[in-house]
Amino acid sequence: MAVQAGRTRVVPTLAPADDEVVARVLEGDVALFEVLMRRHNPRLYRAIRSVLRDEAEVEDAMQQAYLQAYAHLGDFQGQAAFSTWLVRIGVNEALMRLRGRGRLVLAAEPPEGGRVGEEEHVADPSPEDQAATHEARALLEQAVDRLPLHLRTVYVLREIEQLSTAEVAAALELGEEAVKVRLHRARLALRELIAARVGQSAPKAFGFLAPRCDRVVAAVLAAIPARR
DNA sequence: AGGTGTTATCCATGAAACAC
DNA sequence: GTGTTTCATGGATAACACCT
Repeated sequence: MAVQAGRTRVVPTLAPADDEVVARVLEGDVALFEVLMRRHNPRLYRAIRSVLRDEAEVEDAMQQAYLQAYAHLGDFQGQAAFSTWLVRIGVNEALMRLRGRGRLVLAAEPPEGGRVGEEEHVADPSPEDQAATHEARALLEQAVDRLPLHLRTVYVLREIEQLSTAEVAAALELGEEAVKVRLHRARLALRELIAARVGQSAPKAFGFLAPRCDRVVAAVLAAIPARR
């Protein structure tokens, strides 16, 4: 993934594959872990955000997930994609936080303000399109927030994050059939709320922005030396 | 009874093989 | 090279079974 230019350090386009980066980190090139974090920040954010709806807690969970991933990097077998492995850690971390606070049965209300993400500047062709896109995204995000946890997680990973059925199944430790059914039921539920505009706005929902990216990366990098 | 997962079936799509 | 047929794969959906 390319990174928002300007405010975020740019990871080279022809960056090494995840497996290679992991190997080099394990060989002692700890700084390269930043490459992995910046590469997978948006996906991890969306995965955790699908479970936790408090933005501050999402960042905490992301940092904890990265630290766990770093600590157990040697356990990564390379059988699944690194991103799948990371998402599984993140989702488990998020679910653990929910269980730890007795909040596994979620309330239906959206988070404060009902708006996800932060101010974002996407160059749309026209003000009309921009307004329509913004409205559709807000509608979608609010609707997704109202889905039950198990449906929301599958929907975010599959539809928004564009993971394959197999990857979602692996990340959530489910059967592929269960993923398909949950996705189908999530769509049915969403259809009642938002109808036609969902499809066009899904890929842009829950944008992971540069300031948050920098914040998470900095916190994790600061914590890693302290653990050695 | 309602929620959830499993199974079976159908459909769409893409790749490979083949004939022309 | 092009068009077609066949096959494999993945996704969507309905029906059913199981569990609480």
